[in-house]
Amino acid sequence: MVEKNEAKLIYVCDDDKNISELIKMYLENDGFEVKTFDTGEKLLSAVRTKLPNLITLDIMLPGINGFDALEKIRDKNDVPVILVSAKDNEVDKVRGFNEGSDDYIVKPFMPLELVARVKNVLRRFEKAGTKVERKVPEALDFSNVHIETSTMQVFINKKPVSFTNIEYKFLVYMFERQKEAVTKKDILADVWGYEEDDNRVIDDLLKRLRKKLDENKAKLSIETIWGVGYRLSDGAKKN
Amino acid sequence: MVEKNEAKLIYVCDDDKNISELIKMYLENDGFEVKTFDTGEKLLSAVRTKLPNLITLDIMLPGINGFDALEKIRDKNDVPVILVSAKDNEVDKVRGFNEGSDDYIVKPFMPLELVARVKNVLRRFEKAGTKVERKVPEALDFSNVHIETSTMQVFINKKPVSFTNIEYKFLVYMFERQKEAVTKKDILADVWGYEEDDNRVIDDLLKRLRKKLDENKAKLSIETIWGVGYRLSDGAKKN
DNA sequence: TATTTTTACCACAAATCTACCACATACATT
DNA sequence: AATGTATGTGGTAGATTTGTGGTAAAAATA
Repeated sequence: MVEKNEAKLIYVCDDDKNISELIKMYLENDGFEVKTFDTGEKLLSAVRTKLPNLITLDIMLPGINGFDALEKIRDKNDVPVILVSAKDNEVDKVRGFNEGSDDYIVKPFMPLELVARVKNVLRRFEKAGTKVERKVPEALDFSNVHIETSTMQVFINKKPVSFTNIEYKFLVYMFERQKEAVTKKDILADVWGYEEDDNRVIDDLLKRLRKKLDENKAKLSIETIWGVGYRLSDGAKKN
Repeated sequence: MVEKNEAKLIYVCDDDKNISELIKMYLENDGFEVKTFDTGEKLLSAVRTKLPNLITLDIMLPGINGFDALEKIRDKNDVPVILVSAKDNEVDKVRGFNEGSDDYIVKPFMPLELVARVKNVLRRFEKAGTKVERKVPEALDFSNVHIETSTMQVFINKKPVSFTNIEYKFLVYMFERQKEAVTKKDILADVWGYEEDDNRVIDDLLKRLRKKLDENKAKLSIETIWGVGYRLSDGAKKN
């Protein structure tokens, strides 16, 4: 079930321009649309802007390395990635697969081998029904606030409002629990990963979060349960 | 008796992406809708957002393990779970622990065997008339006072009334014992954690609690059993 | 690398809770 | 009724918890 109207988009990331151009040539010859990047940063930036159908990623890169780039990509997206490494090193292989790469190829390789692997991975993805899309297409709702977990977007009164990473994480955490009472200790453990609870980071976050919810006329409030924790509640903040 | 309108949703949790994708493929081939997760945390998050018809859960997972995840899931939901274990010797643990899981399967297994077990468990669930649903939050009732333990909220005549930590704790303690007589010593030990009983804190608490119940027209009173302790009682406080 | 954004930390203020004291009242026993 | 003990209650001080503005550190981004 290959789409014929639109060419599949592939991002190729390698600091060696000769290599990336070579790969590009071969892939384009097979009908793919290809964009090349010489650093992980540029790749990440492009991924944020538009998600490709597949990425080939060199491990040795100036600046952010391939593993870290892979992790960041996989953190938020479900897109097949083929790692490219300079050495045939078992450690790298194991690590690469654990981090979630879908295939692995060692330099020097024949361009046609890479093309074959690209096609193979794409086929596997299609067969498994894994569409290239943002993860977990579910939504969370509470009052007039709507969270699209697939795109990590929060809407208040249908209007998108931007939240920072932790703000978002905390909000999702509370939304998943709706009106439940949640202890500060649990929040620290689950949202921050802290074990000790001699910490004021939650108060700090809440300060910012409440302000933002307020400014955007969210009809909900994060109630304080004195000495315990917090709970989502209907209705705007009381004054 | 397969529903044709809507595919049954199955969550597959395994840290090995190859395995979860394999399972996914086979299950989808049988008409199920499948979502995969590589950590227990992600699974739990998804379960909170949307409850599936069945879950297959690997025991060995990074972060929270399968047993703990199972416990958390079962704590609040009625949903069939099939455990997957890597080693045969873990099966003993499964058996010992069993109560929670509806079935288990040992790796390596044939995909079709898992599919068969999935269908079997689903059939059993349907036959037993058990619906996949969230467990109703626990509530305590006495006269016109209603306590939601999940949200830590107290309602008097359907209206939320706020209680402090100890007030709440004490109220729950009494509600759990309904009209039983409870000694001061027990209260001190169970609510405060004190061993000695040369203490007037209870009287102090009761002063505040009775006032609050009174002000909010609760049709119950905390009767004093002279020289012994207290007991919940129907009807408003006598004057 | 430089710049911007995000997050954490600090210190002080405000809110809230809780225990204690003192005295009043109720109860049981004699 | 008198007495001693237990309980009720108002007031209050101290402790704890939370809110908040300012700022530094860290992280993300350009």
